[in-house]
Amino acid sequence: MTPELSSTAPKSCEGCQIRHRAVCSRCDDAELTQLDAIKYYRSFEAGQTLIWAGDDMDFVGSVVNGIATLTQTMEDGRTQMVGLLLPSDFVGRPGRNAAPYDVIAKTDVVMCCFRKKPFETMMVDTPHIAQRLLEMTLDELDAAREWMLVLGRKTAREKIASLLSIIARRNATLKLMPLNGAVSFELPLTREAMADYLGLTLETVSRQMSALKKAGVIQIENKRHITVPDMDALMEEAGDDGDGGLLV
Amino acid sequence: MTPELSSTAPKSCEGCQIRHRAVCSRCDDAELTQLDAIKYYRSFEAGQTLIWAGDDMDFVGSVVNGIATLTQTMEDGRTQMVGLLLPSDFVGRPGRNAAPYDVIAKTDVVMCCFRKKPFETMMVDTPHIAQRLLEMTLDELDAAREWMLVLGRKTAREKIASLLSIIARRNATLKLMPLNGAVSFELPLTREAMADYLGLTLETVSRQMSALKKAGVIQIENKRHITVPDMDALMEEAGDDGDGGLLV
DNA sequence: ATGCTTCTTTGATACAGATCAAGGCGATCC
DNA sequence: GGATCGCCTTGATCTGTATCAAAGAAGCAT
Repeated sequence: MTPELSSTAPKSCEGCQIRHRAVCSRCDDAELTQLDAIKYYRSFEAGQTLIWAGDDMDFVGSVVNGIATLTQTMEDGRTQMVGLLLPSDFVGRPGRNAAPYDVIAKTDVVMCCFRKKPFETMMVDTPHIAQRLLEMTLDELDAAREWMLVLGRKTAREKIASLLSIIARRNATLKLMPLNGAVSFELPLTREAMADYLGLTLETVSRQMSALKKAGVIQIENKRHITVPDMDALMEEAGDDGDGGLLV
Repeated sequence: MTPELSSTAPKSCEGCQIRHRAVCSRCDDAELTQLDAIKYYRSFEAGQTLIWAGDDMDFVGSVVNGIATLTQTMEDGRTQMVGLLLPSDFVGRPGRNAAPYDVIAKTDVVMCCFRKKPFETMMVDTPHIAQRLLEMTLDELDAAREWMLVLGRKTAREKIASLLSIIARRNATLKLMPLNGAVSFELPLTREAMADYLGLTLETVSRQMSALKKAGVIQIENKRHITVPDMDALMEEAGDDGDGGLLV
């Protein structure tokens, strides 16, 4: 159950450069070499909690493979997902110690980590890394705030449509696919995880998925494989026609 | 209706140094002088929209006096407040152009602004400003994510209690007052604005305020003046016993 | 096969909060 | 004084989602 550590790239990591570039899109070769020197890989099993809220985090890094979530929990067990980590997403809070919420692997996860102390040292020497981090954090803030609108004001049906269109969009971006025409993807979340993200119950999620299917907005094969014949129709259902591209 | 500009500190601005320090807590005198050179004041009337979503923002700054809100709106008019700006709070997105949501003055507001271009130049020359901004942004992100839990999982009563305890806490911090014993403050928001923040209707807000009053958790004088005899009891109602201090 | 377990769907019912509606209170203006 | 306006409260009713309950479908171990 303890995470496996290795200093070699997992075979599934296609081009770890991409991870480095996620941390700093303007690094030169020397800086990338520096990053290489302090990086290592970690694997986690599905269901494992990578980091507990309040724990000290001694690394920052990015997801190479798999899905993890940021989750907040109340004493009585109610939980709310506050972030979704897909491959290439960054985790970590340079300059901070304790993690503010649980990070949980929803599938098997491989992370590319950088030890925090040397990473912070590098940040001081390399101002554009700090600027890149500020940019990323602003993006996350935008995404969180857009999600507040979803949680506070949208109906169950709109919430589902919003989540599906985010995942579809992310998926297309990762695979460099266009978003016109039919889009098809594997849902990385259970109905329960979707409910945790949307502030709903899993039954309501299931019902609304069925409703969207009956309405012809989506097709569902094998519970988890989703096809969206028309992204515009889905975004119409989500209530955010047009723009809506901020969400992570 | 157009904002009033002036280059002199409004008489209500007690010690603008504090605003500069909010932007950078480690600035030396030379840097503060630099900040002084690019700063100006702006006043807005209650109800005025300081910045429209999508507009270019040519400044960053902080609130000196009054209350403003960050608000998102859907096409059909549903709105969700995604942030609350109290005196000393920072507004702006160095490195970004368009504002992501409306900023609306809820009372008359005075802001201390810095022109964006020179501010960004200064950021490049002065790395610890970028670091300070990263810290502030991380704080905002934490607050936004904690608010997601409120919006997604808390009951109406818990939402109200959460909001009141944030405002009480912020108020006490600004006035350097202790949080034990009875706490008393002026509510800066109408019932409708509270509803927008909490994802409720104004009627529900009113009812739950009455309920908390009847339960003796709060006292209400003149609709807007709130006394909390026991902060612990209020936080108990909010569902976050203990910690819960992240929220802005 | 058979029986587990985990995930999902669907139905019946309950309830929190929304909606619709009316009236109260205080400020400001004439 | 009375009229008007913005804000707040309270009541009656409706509705979307939660809750409780049962059963289907797929995967996996035996």
